[in-house]
Amino acid sequence: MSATASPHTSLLHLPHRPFGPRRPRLTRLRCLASLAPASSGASPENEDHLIQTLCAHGRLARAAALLQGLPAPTQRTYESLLLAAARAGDTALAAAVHRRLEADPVFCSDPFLSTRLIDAYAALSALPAARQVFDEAPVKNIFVWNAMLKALALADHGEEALACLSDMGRLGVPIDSYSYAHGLKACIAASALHTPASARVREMHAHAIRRGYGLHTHVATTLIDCYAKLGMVSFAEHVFTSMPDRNLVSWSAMIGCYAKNERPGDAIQIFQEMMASDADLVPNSITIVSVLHACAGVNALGQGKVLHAYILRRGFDSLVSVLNALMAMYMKCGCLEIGRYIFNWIGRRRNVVSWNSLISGYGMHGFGRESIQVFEEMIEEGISPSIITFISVLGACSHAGLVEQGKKLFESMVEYNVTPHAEHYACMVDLLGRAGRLVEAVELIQSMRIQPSPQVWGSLLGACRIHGHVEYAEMACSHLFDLEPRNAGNYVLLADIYARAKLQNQVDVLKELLEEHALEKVPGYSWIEVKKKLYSFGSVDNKIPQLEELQALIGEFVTQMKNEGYVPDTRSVLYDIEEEEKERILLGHSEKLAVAFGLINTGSGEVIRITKNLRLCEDCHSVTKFISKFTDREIVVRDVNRFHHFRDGVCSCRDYW
DNA sequence: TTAGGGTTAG
Repeated sequence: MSATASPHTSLLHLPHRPFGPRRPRLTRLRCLASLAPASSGASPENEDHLIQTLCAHGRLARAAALLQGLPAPTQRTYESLLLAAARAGDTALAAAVHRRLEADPVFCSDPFLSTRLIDAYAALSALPAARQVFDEAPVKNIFVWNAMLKALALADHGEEALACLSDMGRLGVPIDSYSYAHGLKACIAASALHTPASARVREMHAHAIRRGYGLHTHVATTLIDCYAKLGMVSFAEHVFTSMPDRNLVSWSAMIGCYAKNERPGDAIQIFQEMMASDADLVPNSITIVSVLHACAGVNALGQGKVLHAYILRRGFDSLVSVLNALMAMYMKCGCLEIGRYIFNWIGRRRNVVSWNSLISGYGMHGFGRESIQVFEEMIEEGISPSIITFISVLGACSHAGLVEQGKKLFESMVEYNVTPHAEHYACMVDLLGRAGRLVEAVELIQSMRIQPSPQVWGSLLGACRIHGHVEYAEMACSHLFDLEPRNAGNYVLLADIYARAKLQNQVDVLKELLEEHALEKVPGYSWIEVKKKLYSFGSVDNKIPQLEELQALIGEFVTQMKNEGYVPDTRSVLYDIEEEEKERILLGHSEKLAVAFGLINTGSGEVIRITKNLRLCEDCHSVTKFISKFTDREIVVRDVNRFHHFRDGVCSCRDYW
């Protein structure tokens, strides 16, 4: 574990500034209350005003009682009550106002109040009631239609929302930018096998272009978000670059698009472009959270620290969401202790996300017992664990090989009213499988009441690779090839298992399958950040800086290691080639190049931090252990699953990963 | 009157 960066000390001293709407002063309420007690013959104007003030203070029972006696409530009074009911989650009050409205000759057909009623019912998750208001509304203007559309789209009733939109078209209701924005969300929510969401979004995009809304700021921003969610990054980029007016939200959506789609480097770059393009574009907390997420994604600690300073300067450290993201960034960049420090600093404001971050932080660094301890502290504090809490703590047990503790936690889930999802089973199969308890892992899969997800079978396959179990690997693949036929990784893993079992014929069959279906293995990449600049290394990349120098250095280490009895572990090289050639391929693995680059370009006391997009291979693991001892350098490698802290020839994972 | 972007896992 390491913590070379020291957090800004003013983190401790900045005052906590609560955010949120200001409430009216209570003295005004008391004043009004004394003016117009419910029992006296106060004027209706005053009572109207009093109800509104009571609503603003959340005193809904009294406001509702007053409404009963009021002969002619104003539009504003109805609105206040509906907004307050939605805010307080009081469905009964919304229904009471609804009944009163129906009997009101002045407002019973007011479209403004129909809109508010639909909004309120939607916020209260009372969709049938919202639908009823809509169906019975005598006057349906564009606001009423859009409110219904929004209610359906946000409640994930995609098909119904799209039907609503086509009704609008059929009845000649003009479709505006709001309709498009909600309609696009509905496309994502509407999942149908025969019509994929991507086709629907593209169709609605084309429709918006035809009606002149394609470049409207809000519509285009929603388009970026939709394409981001569908993984269609180039479509999002196209919309973004064609927009005539981009505001902070448009930029943030594009940053989020890259961050969500595993292109954190681009997310950071576009954030920097935004900062350079217009002084009026001032990032807000949402922008910051997205960029922190991206920094965490590429292990860009230097960039993350720049953001940390920015957060302190602008007072964003009063927001728990920002601090949670900051803490996660530090832990994902290898600085577990700073993460813990920020968690402590959040103090009593911490929420379930803060706890989950810390639990998974310990887990990914291999500190299973600490992770469980944090989980127990969380329970003691009365926080209800979520689905993610259990994924985090079970994952931690898996990384540390804590089988019995993991089983106990898994069984305890029902006590906390958390139903095991496929993800939890995947963690358990991983935990049992890694520990070599493959039979138990298979029995667990067979006992599942829900359909095993690809992750569940993938965990089993991974375990089979570690323990060389061909039969179960074939079983896992018979499901995986069905569930995700285009995932080359599964074919490669099985080929690897066959190769280790010396079943070269089977390896060749799989390679042919890969070629036949034009499936490509995800190439291995490693990153390193030196002086706040990211350098990436691919094993098939010719544009690597200082390549010859790096190769020479790695060669020297390997020669030295061979003198001490090291034999290169060429099992990860699947090609049927000479052993010598396999060794040459191993020398070019991206993580070795990145480590060598770090050795040459950083100061002698500095920790070398590498990120790898795949699992660390056995040979690189051995070589890195040796380099850490030989050069007396601490090397932290984050692979796709976890952290490896190399120091003095030993890895923190104790060769269990 | 309405709207657009974010936090924790594997």
